Amino acid sequence: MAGRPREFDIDTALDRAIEVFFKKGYEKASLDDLTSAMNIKRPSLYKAFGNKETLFRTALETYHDRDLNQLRTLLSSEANPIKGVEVALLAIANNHIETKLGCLIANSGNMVHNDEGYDEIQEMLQKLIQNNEDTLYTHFESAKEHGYLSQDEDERALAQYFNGVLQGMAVIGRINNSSEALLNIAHQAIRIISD
Amino acid sequence: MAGRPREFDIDTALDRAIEVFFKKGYEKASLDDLTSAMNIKRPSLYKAFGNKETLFRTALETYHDRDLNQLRTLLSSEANPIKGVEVALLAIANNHIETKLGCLIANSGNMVHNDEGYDEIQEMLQKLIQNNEDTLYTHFESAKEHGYLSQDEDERALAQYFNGVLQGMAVIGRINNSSEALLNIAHQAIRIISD
DNA sequence: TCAATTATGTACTGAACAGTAAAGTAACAA
DNA sequence: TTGTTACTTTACTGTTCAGTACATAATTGA
Repeated sequence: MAGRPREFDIDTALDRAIEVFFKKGYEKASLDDLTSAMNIKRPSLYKAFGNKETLFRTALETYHDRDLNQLRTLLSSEANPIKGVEVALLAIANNHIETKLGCLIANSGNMVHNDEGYDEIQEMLQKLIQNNEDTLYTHFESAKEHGYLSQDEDERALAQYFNGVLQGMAVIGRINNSSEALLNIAHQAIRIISD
Repeated sequence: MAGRPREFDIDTALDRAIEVFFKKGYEKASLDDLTSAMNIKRPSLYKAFGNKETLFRTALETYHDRDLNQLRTLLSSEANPIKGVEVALLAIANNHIETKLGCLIANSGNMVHNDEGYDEIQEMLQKLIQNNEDTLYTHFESAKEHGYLSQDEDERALAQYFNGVLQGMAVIGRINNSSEALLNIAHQAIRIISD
């Protein structure tokens, strides 16, 4: 027997929560900040999302899913997978220029090694970073198979490198948002696989 | 007229504060955490450092001074300035592998755009990142002058790129501390200026 | 020895916080 | 229409936090 239905859309509420966590970070995002942005009251939030930490984990995962899908789409947007990397880096640079918020995962890095009960968040952050790397790895593996990448290249090293570059762009995009710097990072980074 | 002398060493106390801020971040570092690590009581901290925010700014500045000095030393540790960049990146990678803490500045990126009265910290973080870039710029400028770098290279773009790579290594060093990844980032990153 | 000054230790304050209890209310099924 | 379920509202709880008042201790200068 179904009771009273939820009066708010859980996905749009989650989107608002992501925004708040993005701007303020986990600690500084108070429940008043969250509930007012989500347009719901406190007990509704607890019913729907558990508590602040599980809400944050849900937000992290949703954010990351979108981010990873965007990355995959960009990487494979060109027939030439090397050109795809360039397209992806430039698009992500421009995205940072627009939002000025960096990356929710990179922003949350200070929650790692915190011995304050953030164990699950820590594991999740590590997993999400690894997913990014693995997506890049798969891309370079395929590029090599199809002859777009020299057999001398180490696709794992390339994946780790570009993953690092992406995190670096996120930090610059947040702290010192300079379109010149972000675009230069993207342009220089791809030189190692451009001829 | 001098009163009762301070019973603790202000520099070692500041070092302990840096450690706490590094591990926990600004928000999560409580005054109890700080005072117990610094081995002083609350009023002594306020007398010596003002308040939590000014203590953090002092910690940030001290950390950054050391960091920048280390970078300059590493960059100029070889006769060949290009080799110096390689030495610096590898040393910093190994440092991340040891500490697993990332970079205090990159870790504090989520305090930017926070509209919660972090204006001075925000400005400081931007300035410190810019100092890093300028140090790299000066290095590449000198390298070009001395014929170690092609005239076609844009030393500002190179500085911004390596600055980004350094921030990326800090994020990876904190969240997903993998020596393989960190060393691969360093090795791949310098390829653009290695022959 | 005493006054002036500065540090220290204890204990407190008010505010902000995450989470919840309790009562009211709206929508569903029978 | 009735019983049931589940959402909403309000107000509260206990805790943690940054910062401070006050008394005390240690130094210097006169």
